Amino acid sequence: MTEQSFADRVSRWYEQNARDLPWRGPDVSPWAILVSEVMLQQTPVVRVLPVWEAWLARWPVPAALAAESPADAIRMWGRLGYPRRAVRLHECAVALVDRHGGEVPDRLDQLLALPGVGTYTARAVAAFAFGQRHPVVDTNVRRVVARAVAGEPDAGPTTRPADLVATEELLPVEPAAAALASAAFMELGAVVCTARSPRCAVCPVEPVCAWRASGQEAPTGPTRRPQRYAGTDRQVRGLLLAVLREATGPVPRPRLDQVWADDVQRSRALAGLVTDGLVEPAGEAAYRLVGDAPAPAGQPLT
DNA sequence: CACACGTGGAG
DNA sequence: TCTCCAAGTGT
Repeated sequence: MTEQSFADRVSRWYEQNARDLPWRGPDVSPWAILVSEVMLQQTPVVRVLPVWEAWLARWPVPAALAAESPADAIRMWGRLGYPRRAVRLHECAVALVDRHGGEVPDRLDQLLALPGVGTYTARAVAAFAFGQRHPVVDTNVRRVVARAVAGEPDAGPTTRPADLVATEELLPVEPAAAALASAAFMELGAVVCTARSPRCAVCPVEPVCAWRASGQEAPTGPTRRPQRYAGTDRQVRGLLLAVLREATGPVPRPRLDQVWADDVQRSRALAGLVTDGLVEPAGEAAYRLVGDAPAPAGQPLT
């Protein structure tokens, strides 16, 4: 079993079984693909779908988003989670206008320099939008390679340079075929070689899987630290932002104070939102989403 | 390198 | 209920 035929097996399976996701269409712009990649960071496909559609309908090109305020981006982001991504995507649109004539660049180094675009996203855009040959390594790919190639139950907690090398060695030489293989690896990890209950019975590489061959030792519990949520600053930030998102402008401090009893923690969370560019002071005792409209003249804040 | 950073659905 | 986790990035 050569590396090449591994990619071939997965690619052929992908061509027959890939989900019909809108950002995979033939006429999807690099900008639309970039938006999808950012939204999909740590976020399930089903939740991204409607937001992606609405986002691209309103901002079909980077310049359209760049011309509006971060507040609009934060609202459009809805409840996707990690709303800093919305701010970064807005910053990214501004950068695209400023530095790249409003276009998404096709060079990896230029993509990496964009706000919110890291190792994964830069390579995903270079491969899926421009057909270049780069290893595209996300959590799905790392799991597939760890199991099928290395014979381990799971991948390590973070992406390391070695992961990129190992994945690159699996890619076909021809760029378009490599990009297809990358999409196929990700899809396999997403729907077949899943974290908890892998569906080995329908896996196209089951016959050559090193993990299966070695007895398929069970995954050794959670690789990551338990990610607590209740009672954290994260939860408080979420509550504060929900109020600001649904308001139409500045929100008086007293209304924000209602979302969480602990003064110290609430203040810390609000300060964090300001630091992160999501929220800004509006007047003496009010806050609003960054760039949001001021309070209507003569209208008391309530 | 560890940690912060949202949200909601499945098992 | 409660845990796990879903196409990561920035500090």
